Parts: sequence; C-alpha cells; structure tokens
Amino acid sequence: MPRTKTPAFVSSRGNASAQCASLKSLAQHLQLSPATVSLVINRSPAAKSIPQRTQDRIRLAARELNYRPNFMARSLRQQRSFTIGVVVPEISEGYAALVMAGIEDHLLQEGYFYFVVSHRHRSDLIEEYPTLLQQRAVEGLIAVDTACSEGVAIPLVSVSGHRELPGVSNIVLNHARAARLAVEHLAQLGHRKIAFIKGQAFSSDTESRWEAVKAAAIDLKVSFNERLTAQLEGESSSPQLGYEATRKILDRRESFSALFAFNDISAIGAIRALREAGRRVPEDVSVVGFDDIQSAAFQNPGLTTVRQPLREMGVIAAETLLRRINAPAKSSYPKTITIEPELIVRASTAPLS
Amino acid sequence: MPRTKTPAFVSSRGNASAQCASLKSLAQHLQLSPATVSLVINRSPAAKSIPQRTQDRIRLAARELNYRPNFMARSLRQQRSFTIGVVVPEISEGYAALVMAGIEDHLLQEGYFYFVVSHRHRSDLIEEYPTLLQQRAVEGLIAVDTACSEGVAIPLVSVSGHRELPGVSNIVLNHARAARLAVEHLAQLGHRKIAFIKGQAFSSDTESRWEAVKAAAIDLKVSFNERLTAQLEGESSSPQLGYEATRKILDRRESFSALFAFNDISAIGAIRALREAGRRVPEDVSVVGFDDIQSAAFQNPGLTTVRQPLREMGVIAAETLLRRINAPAKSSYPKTITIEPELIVRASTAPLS
DNA sequence: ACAACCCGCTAAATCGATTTACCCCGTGAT
DNA sequence: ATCACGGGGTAAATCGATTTAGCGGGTTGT
Repeated sequence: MPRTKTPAFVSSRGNASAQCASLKSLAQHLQLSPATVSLVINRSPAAKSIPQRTQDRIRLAARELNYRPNFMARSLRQQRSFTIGVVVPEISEGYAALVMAGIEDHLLQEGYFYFVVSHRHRSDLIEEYPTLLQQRAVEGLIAVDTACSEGVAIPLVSVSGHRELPGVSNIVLNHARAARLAVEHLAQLGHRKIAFIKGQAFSSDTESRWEAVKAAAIDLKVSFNERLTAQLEGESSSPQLGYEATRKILDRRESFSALFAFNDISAIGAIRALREAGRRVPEDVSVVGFDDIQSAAFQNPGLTTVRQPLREMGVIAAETLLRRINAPAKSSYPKTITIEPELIVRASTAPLS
Repeated sequence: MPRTKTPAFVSSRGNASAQCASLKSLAQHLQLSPATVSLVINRSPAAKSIPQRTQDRIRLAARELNYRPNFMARSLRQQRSFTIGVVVPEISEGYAALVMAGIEDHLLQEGYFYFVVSHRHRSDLIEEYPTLLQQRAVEGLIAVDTACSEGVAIPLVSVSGHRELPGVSNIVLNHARAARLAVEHLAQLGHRKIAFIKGQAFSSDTESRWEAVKAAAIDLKVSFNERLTAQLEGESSSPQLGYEATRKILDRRESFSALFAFNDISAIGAIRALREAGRRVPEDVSVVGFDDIQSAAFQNPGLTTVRQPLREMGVIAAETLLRRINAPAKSSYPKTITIEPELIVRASTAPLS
C-alpha cells in the first residue's frame, strides 16, 4: 500500500512558468481517463469509437493547458528515442561539417534529433563513443570518415568508411572516376609531369584514392614518378602538412607542371610552398584539390578541385539509416552506395605554357 | 490483476547480441532485490550498510552480464536528461563549428550530450527549435549568434547574442577593444584612409561592432568616410557578399590604402575584388578580417585578422550553462561575460608605401 | 428470448530504473 | 527481561506515458 503521497504537481525543480500538465492532470480536468486522452491525442486507430465531440473537447483542452507529452516517458514505453548518433573526426573541419549539414536536414525533417561526438583520431574515443551513444539509446549511428569497429547492435551507416563489415552500409565516392576526372583535366591541359600528394594513413579515404590515382595516371599515359609523390604526415588538419609535403617534392628538384593534392586543405598548403619557391599558380604549376570544401572557392585564385557532394552524402546517409531503422526487423540493407564526384574548374589550373 | 504476461526478456526488436540485462534480471540472478542492486551500483550513500562482500558480488555480476542501465528509465525517474540543446545559424560555417567544438569538449567531459539544430536565419525555425528542444527534455540551451526569443523556461546561454534578456547569460566579445586593435594596427602602419565593411542586419554582432569601429576610428584620428563604407547584403555566407561590397566602394573612386572587413569571409571576397581591380594585397591595400576562422590562416596571403577565441567561447558557454543547471534553484547567474580579442598579424597588411 | 455486436470508455499492466520507508534479526546495555 | 540500535537488506511507490483486454448497456438479428 502507499506510504507517502506527494501533493501532486509540486515540481521540485524551479520552473516558474506553466510547463506542467501531465496526461493525468489533463484527464482529470476533462473527467476522463488518461487512456482515452492518450488514444485521442495520438490518433490511435483504437480511438475511432470515440465520438468526434469528445475528441474535440480533448484536443481543445490539450491546447489550452498547453499539454506536451513527456518525451522520456514516451520513449521508455515505446522503446524508441528518435535519436541517432553521429561520429566525426573533428567538427570544426569543413568536411565533416558539410556532411553534418546534410544529415541534419534530413533527420530533423523526419522528426529525429542527433548527438554529435568528435574523436580527433583518438582510438580510445573511437571505441568508446559508439558504446556511450548506445547507452544513450540512439537508434542508429552514422560514422563520418571513421573506421568504426564492428559489433554494433544497431544500424550503422558509414560515410567514406571503406570497410566492408556486416551490418554496415557504406556511402563511398566513386574514387576511380574522381581520380580520372582530375588527371584527365590536367592531361587535357597538356600536363604530363604531375606531382601527387597522398593522404595520411589514418584517413579512411587514403588507400582507395591512391589506387585510383595510380590507375588513372597509368591509364592516361601520365608519368607516375615516385620522386614526384609525398605523403601527408601528422594528425592535424592544417595546410601546413601540404606545405611540408610539397617542400619535400620541390627539394628533389624533379621538374613538374602540375600537382594533385589529397584534399583541398593540403592543396592550399601546396600553393603556398610553390609560391615561396617562386613558382606561380597556375602559370607555372597547376594545382588540383579534392573535396570542394567552402574555402576552396574562397581561395585566391579559386581552387580547381574534385567535388565530393558532401551535403548530399549526408542526406543519403540519413535516409539510408532511417530506412534501416524503420524496416521490418532483419530485412536486407544496402551494403554500398556509390556517389559520383564532379570536377569543379576554377582558377588554379591552366594550360601548360 | 495481470491479464497477460510476456515471457520476460523476449525483446521485440531484432537485437541478436547480448544487450539485455535489466536491473530486475540482474537482481534475480543475484538472488537480491532490484533496490539493493541499484543502491550499490549507484554508490548511493544508503548503500553503506551493505557489506563489501555483497557489493563486490553485485559489481562483478553487473560486469559479467554486461549490465547497462536504461537511460530513459533513469531519466524519467530522476527528471534529468543530461542533454542540452545548441542552436546555430549554420553548421557548415567556420564560426559556429568552432564554437561547437569548444562546447563539445566541455560537455562530453562532464557527461552531457547535446542536440544541434541550425535555423539558417529562418525566423520560424528560430521560434520553433527552442520549444522542440525543450520537449526533448534538454536541461539548457546555448544559442550561437542567434537573437533568441525570451520566454524559455530553462537556462539559456547566448554566444554573441547581444540582447539583454532576463534568464539569459551573454558571452560577448569586447568589441571596443577588437575594433581598436585592428584600427590601431592599420594606423601604426601609416594608413589613414581606411574602408570599412559593415555586417548584415541579421547578424547580432553587426551593430555593436559598427559602433566600436566608428569610435575607434574617431579616437585614433583616422578618417571615417561614409563613401568608404558599404554593408554586406544577402543571406548567404559567401565571400561573394564581401566582393560586392568592395566593388561598390571601388566604384566610388575614393582613394584608400586599407580595408577592415566585417569578418574573414567578406575579407576574402574583398581581396578578390581588389585584385581584379588591379590593386595588390598587401602592397597597395592592406586588408584586415575578423573572427580568425580556419580559412583565414589558409589564405594566400595569410589574412591579418582580429581573432575571436571561438573555441574558448564555446567552452565558457558550456561551463556557464552547466553551472547554472547544477546551481541550487533560482540562484543568481552571470548576465554578461566579456571575452578579449587578439590581433593576429599575417601577410595581408603592410606599411603604407 | 438469447446471442452477437457496437459504442464509449476505463482498469491495469508495462517500460526500467530510483528511492523512501520500513522490517527482521542479533547484540549489548540496562 | 527489555529496550535500543545497527547491520543487511526489501517492498512498494513513483516517474509519465502507452496499450490491451474488457465492461456495461443498448441495438440488432434470428
């Protein structure tokens, strides 16, 4: 039997304004049972036997008393949180931010919210965050440019993850085509000696991109010279890495008339290194970036780059995830979704003079 | 009396792996009551009368059965969500992304998660999102560069909000000092004829910054010439706006040797306009930006700018909010926290030749 | 006349924890 | 012998919804 009875509606936290109104109080006010009110408010099919009159009364009162269903109670009962988790390497980087913008667009439209966490390439965090998010009852995960561990019990969509894992849907760029677009563009401008900058080992795009670049170079009869390649080194995402890689290439004193960087950020660093070495861009050296982050267009000169439709990739990731979440149990799911890149020609490339 | 009994632990959703283990099942396994287990697991003071032996048994079993408290159940009972909401104009913009990085840092450290929403300056969304977030049971809100409506029942911290509202803590830059830093720098380089670009009307920083700039100009005896000022126009956050504003100024054929833009993005557009008009930067015209977003350092030449410590501002916002959330009820809260700017001199400014 | 149904609604179980108010037993003090 | 007290727990209320089984009474069908 009950020991104590609190006086009802004495909220313990200091909310001065009228945010209360539970289902129970609303029902009491209406002289109805909570069950009835719930049925009507949720437009449950079971409410069809309730006359319109009563329904109107209920809805009116709900509006007047400013009834807002308690989200946690509802989640607990229904075992749904309408929340998903997004794991990114770093929020303040153009890449992830653009993907997130797309994710947000679609999720909010569908009534979902999302938690964001950034792991800054720390492997302990990469392990820990998915678990933490699952404890927060997220219904699915999106991992951006992150090689996620397996063993997640919930649907997972990976953007540029590049690991075929059971239970994971991959959204990947068509790297073969992307590399070809860039190399072809340079080749058409007359460039034959092209320098290449390779990505850091930890970036999940590095390997597939590199293979694609090699293939494109060979295919298009462009020399692929080891002495004209360098790899980005270091955790940070600053143009400094591209600057250093380019310096290395320059120091080898091999001649080249074009450079294809791993991404826009490194392309920007490369341009600085080239200028310092007295080479003008694009007159002496043409430079192509990758990604088309916002600052690519902001460069002077504007950066020619292979555009990844990052925002769209975010939207597609969100769509795919929600489809999986709302699919009838263990049904099949897409393993890989390939996205087509686009070459954006700006002012950092020019014909071989 | 009970009508139906489900066979216990037959989860209706298709989770193959072992994620179950409720408090009840754990208690059953241990031949103890849920109450005891809960007390021990939460290290509640009431558990001090329980012998170490039992405590160890409980913790061991919890580990073995991989017990994870159900977040929603716990939230419901405790009326706490450990979640806050962050409202930004646009995720994929350097400004908000940097503030968010700071917010995240601190929140996750303290065991909080956050929802992000972006309103893209749509006033209906600015109205709607705070309500939506409150329905999601967030314990507080951070609004970044957003003139939030009043009437929020939960603690609100505003970063660059610039509206003194009851219940709101404002984090603002010391604009007087910021303007002075920039103008003084240019004046010391010998510039007297300086062009100024003013921000869009919807940006909450625009007015205070503008006043500060005028005051600094007058104070430092730099001419403040209406014909050398222009305002950014348009919703987008692209350098194009700065480009157009600068064109307007150039078209007036008034001579100037330096330009102070509203922010880095517009400074980048300005540089492009100046170059196209045959003016070199910094040899003919020095340019100063504002914010120090990542791409400021990435510019060629590197952009001299007034740095807002955006990441730190995010951390401070999060700290302030958590302090308010965990403060004993209606206690007082900081109304305004002023942040000091810093001048970052790069290569876009040079002495008057 | 009795079953079958429909209408309008409700009781009560449930989701999975937290937390308060005891309870029972043994020991030491009076 | 009785009381007080502390140790080692537990029962049950509670958070705020959702949802199923079913109740009472009137109508219809046969």
